[in-house]
Amino acid sequence: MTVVQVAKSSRRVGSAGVAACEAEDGHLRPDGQDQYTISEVAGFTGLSAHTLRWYERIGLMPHVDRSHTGQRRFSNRDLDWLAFVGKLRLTGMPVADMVTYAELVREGDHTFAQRRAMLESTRCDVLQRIAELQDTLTILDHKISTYAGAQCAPERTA
Amino acid sequence: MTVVQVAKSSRRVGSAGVAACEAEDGHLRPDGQDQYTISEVAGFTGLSAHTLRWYERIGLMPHVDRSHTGQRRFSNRDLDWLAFVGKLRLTGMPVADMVTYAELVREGDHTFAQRRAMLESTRCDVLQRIAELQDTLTILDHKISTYAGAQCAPERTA
DNA sequence: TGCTTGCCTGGAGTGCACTCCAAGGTCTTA
DNA sequence: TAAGACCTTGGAGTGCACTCCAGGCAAGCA
Repeated sequence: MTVVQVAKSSRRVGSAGVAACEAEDGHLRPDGQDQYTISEVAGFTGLSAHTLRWYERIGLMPHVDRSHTGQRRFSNRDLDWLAFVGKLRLTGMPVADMVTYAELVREGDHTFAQRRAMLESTRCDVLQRIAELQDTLTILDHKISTYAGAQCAPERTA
Repeated sequence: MTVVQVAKSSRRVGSAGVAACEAEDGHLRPDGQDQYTISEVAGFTGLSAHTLRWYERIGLMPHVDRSHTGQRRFSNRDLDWLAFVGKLRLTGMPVADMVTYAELVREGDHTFAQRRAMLESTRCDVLQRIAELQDTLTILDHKISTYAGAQCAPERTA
C-alpha cells in the first residue's frame, strides 16, 4: 500500500510555483537570476545538498550545468523540475518511478503517452489516498470526541 | 533497475469496521467466533504473520492470548485494535509513536488527555496531508491535460 | 600566505518498517 | 502413526530514501 511518510523537515518544494513543466522554457525569477549554487537550491527546496547530488547521481535530475570549476549551477528550469519532483514525492511515488519518468522526459516527445499514463495512474493513487485519509479523519474525529466526552474537566467544550 | 513496486498486498485492515475503540468490549463476529490464528489475522488485516509477531514484540499489540500450547489466539478486540493501528499507519504516523499511544492505552484512563492530544496532532497532520494531495492533484491534472492536448491522436477527447 | 567557507567525489552508514531464516514444537488429516 | 501444514523464537537480512564521511579542490579575504 505504500504508506507514505513524507513529513518532517521544513519542506518548501512548492516555492518555485505551480508551473513545473519540464517542456516549458526556464522563465527567469523576478531578480533576473538564473544561476543557483547547490546550497541556495537546498534552501529553496528544503532538500539537503546531499540529496540534490544524490538525485543527480541516480538520474532524477536531468542535467545540471557546471561552473568553470565544476560546481553545480542550477537553473530556474531545474528548480521547476525539483518542484514537480517534490509534488510527485508527496504522492508517495517511489524514487525509482520518478527516475523512470525522468528518463521518459529525456527520451523526448514520443514518450508523451507513457508519461501521461504514469501521471494518470499516480492521479488515481492520490485520489485513493485522499479517500483513505478522509476515512481516517472520520475515525480520528470519533475517537477524539470520545476522549473529549470522557474527560471530566470541560476546559474546552467542543 | 526501475523497480516498479506500487501498492502491493490487498489491505483489508478496515474490514473490522469503524469501531476500533480500545475501550469498547470485544463484540463477536457474526459467526460468534472470538479466536483467530495468526494466519487468519494475517488474512483479515493484510499484514504478514511476521509483522503481527513483530507488532507484539515491539509493544504495538497490547497482549495476545495464547492457546495451551503457546500459539497466539487473537480476539475480536485485537482485530479492532489492528484496524485502528492500520488507520494510524495510513496517516503516516511512525510506528514508534503508535507504540507510545499503545503504552498510554495500557496505562489506563488517566492518560486520556495525552492520547487525545496525540490524536488531535495526528488529525492536523492528516488535514495538512489532504491539502497537499489536493494541491498535487491540481498539478497532475494540469500536466495530464497538457499531455492530452499534445497527443495528436484524439482517441479520447477528454 | 594562510584561513575559512563552500563545493566536489565515491562509498559507507543510518533509520525505518518490515521480512526472512533456522531449528524446533504442534495440529490435523489419512 | 506419519506426513505435512502451521506455529514458535531470536536474530539477521532487506529495501528504501536518504545522510554522512574522508579527502581534496577552489574562491574570497586579512
